Amino acid sequence: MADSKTVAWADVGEKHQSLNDRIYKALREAIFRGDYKPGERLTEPGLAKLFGVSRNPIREVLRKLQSEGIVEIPPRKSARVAVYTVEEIEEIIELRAELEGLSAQFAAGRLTDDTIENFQDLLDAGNKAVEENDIPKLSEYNEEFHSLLSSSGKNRFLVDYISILRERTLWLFDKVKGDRSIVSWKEHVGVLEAIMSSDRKLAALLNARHVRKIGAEVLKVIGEDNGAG
Amino acid sequence: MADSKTVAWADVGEKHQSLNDRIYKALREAIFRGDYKPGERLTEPGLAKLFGVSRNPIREVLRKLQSEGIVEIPPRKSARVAVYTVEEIEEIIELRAELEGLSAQFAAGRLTDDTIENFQDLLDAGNKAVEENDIPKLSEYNEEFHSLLSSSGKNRFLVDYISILRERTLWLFDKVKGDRSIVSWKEHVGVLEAIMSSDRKLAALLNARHVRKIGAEVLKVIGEDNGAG
DNA sequence: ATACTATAAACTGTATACAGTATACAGCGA
DNA sequence: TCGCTGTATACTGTATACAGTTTATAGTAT
Repeated sequence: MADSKTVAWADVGEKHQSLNDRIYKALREAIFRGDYKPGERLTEPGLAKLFGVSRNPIREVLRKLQSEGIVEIPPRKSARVAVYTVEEIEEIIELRAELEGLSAQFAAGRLTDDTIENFQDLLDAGNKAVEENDIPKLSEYNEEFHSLLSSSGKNRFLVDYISILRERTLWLFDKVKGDRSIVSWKEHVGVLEAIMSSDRKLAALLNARHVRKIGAEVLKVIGEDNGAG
Repeated sequence: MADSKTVAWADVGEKHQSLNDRIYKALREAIFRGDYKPGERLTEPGLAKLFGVSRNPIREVLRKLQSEGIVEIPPRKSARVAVYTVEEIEEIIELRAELEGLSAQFAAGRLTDDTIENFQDLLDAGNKAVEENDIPKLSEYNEEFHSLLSSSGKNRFLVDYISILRERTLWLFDKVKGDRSIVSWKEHVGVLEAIMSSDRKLAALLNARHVRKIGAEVLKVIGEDNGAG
């Protein structure tokens, strides 16, 4: 029992979040939520005052966000929320599609009993949600599909990079996600079936195509936005 | 003339390197050179004294290196040169192979006159170096192959990530690079020919296989190192 | 010798300070 | 009205300071 306590408390220190961590999460969230628009200035004193801390933690957070492509920091100038051109968005989508395809390919080639069980559970739950037309739940399962798939590929560098690319485009993909939950789920089912029958190439193709499809819709919406504005 | 002057000087400011930049490059070089071994502590005051600056620029450099996977920074503890397990190295190599393959595939599908000319020049120069048995020059061309190929894929996110993965494994791949310059070049020629005949799939396969081959040799050397140590 | 403890030294996280650089704005001339 | 210039303000890059935590050292008990 003393032991279990020790274990339970062992990572209190590890898990302690520095100001840095908390500000990082809060600011990232705020940007994704749209509180700060692309191109908007993010000054260190401004954020420091907002969060009630000194400039140092803010600086580090901004640099971290820079390394993830979420903000841009020109030399000696204020950080800005990253601005993407349509071409860049196309490139991200193209790459995401290939990487997610790769991820499915890896997953199909590395099935373990655990993974299969997880996939099967997800399949059942998702299908049930479709029957019940429970869209919020389905959205959740759609999210889970991506993270489960990604981790089933058993390549942590691929996982890391996909998650960075996904975050970079979260605000974009959110634009169409809600509308196509059911369509997305059906595509996910196809990918899962390919994976579970160990068909690596098919899994790769289907998953890549799935991302490309959403991407195309995103680009369409962006085009309309620009046309309308 | 006044105009050309203006243009020439326009980016003096842009190019001015902060302490940050210079320390970043110097430290990264030092780590790659092996001045700091994997697992070695990198304390802020120590580096600050070494470079003759305060801790702030050092901190930022260390965080940047962390984001590239070159150092690890546990909370409230000193930064250390990143330590990779064999499994992680295998995963990096696996991913690099796929991404370099993807890069070749993109390049083969996006040939422009400029690109073709660059590739042809590189081919001629490299082949000449082989004839003359000029190994140093050939090594140079081998390097150029990778960067030229990467940029010909016309996806800057792929370029960025490949370059990060390459840097992460530079110290490893250097172990075998010298010995196989000529073999590497021959493999590069195969890839280039596939690209220039727009054979996307072949280009992808050959380039991925090329990286995997080097990777296998790297892993062999590592295995021997561990066995001998 | 080896493990444990107390203490000292070193280090990180955060705050504050200041010089030099960029930005915003008011006043001026066309 | 528009563009320029000068000046004030705000901001970044870097240095220094200090509290609290980690690491190294020396001493003690076994």
